[in-house]
Amino acid sequence: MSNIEQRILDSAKAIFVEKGYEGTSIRDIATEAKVNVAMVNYYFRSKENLFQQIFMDVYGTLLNKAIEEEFENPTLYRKIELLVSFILDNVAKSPRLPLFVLTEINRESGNLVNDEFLRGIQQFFNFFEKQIQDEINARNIRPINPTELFINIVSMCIFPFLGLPVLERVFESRDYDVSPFIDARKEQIMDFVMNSIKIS
Amino acid sequence: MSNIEQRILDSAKAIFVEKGYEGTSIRDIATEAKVNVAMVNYYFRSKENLFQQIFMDVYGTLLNKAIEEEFENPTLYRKIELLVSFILDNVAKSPRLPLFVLTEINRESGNLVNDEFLRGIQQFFNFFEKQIQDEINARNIRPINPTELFINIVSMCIFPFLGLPVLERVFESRDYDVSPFIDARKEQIMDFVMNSIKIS
DNA sequence: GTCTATATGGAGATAGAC
DNA sequence: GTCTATCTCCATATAGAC
Repeated sequence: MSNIEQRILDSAKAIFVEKGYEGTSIRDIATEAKVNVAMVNYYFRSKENLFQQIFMDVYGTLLNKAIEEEFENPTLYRKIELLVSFILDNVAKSPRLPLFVLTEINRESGNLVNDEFLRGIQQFFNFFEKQIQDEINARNIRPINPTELFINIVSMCIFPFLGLPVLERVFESRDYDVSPFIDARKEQIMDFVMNSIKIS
Repeated sequence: MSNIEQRILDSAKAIFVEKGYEGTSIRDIATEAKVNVAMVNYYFRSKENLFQQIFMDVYGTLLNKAIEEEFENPTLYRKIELLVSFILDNVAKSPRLPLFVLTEINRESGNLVNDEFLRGIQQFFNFFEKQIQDEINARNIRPINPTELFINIVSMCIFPFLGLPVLERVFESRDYDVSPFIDARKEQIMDFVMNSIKIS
């Protein structure tokens, strides 16, 4: 891949993620990549096409990372901890990604959510579900719908980052600092979840 | 307020919430309101100004509803249930609102998150925090950081709606239907939360 | 492959008649 | 207040020279 092509991809990714599809112009992308506007269309035919490539790349990368994780670990605690860490680590690295993905998934052109992406999540969830069901059968945790548990965990990991601008300003006048909140978030979620699912 | 002015406001609100600021044109708004483009600028001076009015209205309304709620109720369970119901009911009524608000709050023009809005949330949270602290002191629930609890509850209520297009397609091939999920969500969250905070 | 120049369309906004 | 017509700008995209 040529130097220019790569520079365009890098710039496009940064700006699309930052401003969304509508908020981004190929002029901004070209300027940021230090190339000329015609180059963007030469390599990628159209803005829409360029965006598709970026989007597939963004969640294709996430998905591959998720599948490569090793979840065949001994304890239930460790399994859940791996899930929580995986999400939190990736979101902390690119806090704007969740909002970007959610926004683009909600743009009507439904073909964006491609089958490969969905199969990845399904595969991931099927494995998680089996682990949870085993723990319930072994009476290590209370009976709980694995789907709900999965959704609860994902919600608590991702949502605080979406609302960060609000959280920062709501709690800034209090004894509350945001960066330690993020650092401590993993422990807090583990604590909350394990307390909820244990047999009492 | 004139008929035309009101029609513009209604159309603008629907389209802005649906497509976001960048994705909306005043031509679309005018067409939807069955008025001509010049009328939009005559009544609202600019697209930006119209948007500001819509945005303030949207969350001003939410805020007023929240403050009017009666949270001085007897049991802890009922207090939390009121919070959960309030969020879920409002989100179910306008599922696109959370993504809209989050997107616009993250658009750099930070002045959108106005002080009135923040004070409202703070006031709401301060009250919630005090209730939780009292319950902890009375040893009715285990010690837990009220801020974390608040964030956890809000996350579990709102996030599933943001990810609904993904959830629908991830679970459609399974024994899982989305509308009962939403209906049952309140119970599930209550269950999850109460199990987590009770003294074991 | 890379550039300049330009075609084409759509956006926000306004002038000016009625 | 309401309309038509139009200004100006900026977007995507491409033609064509080198």
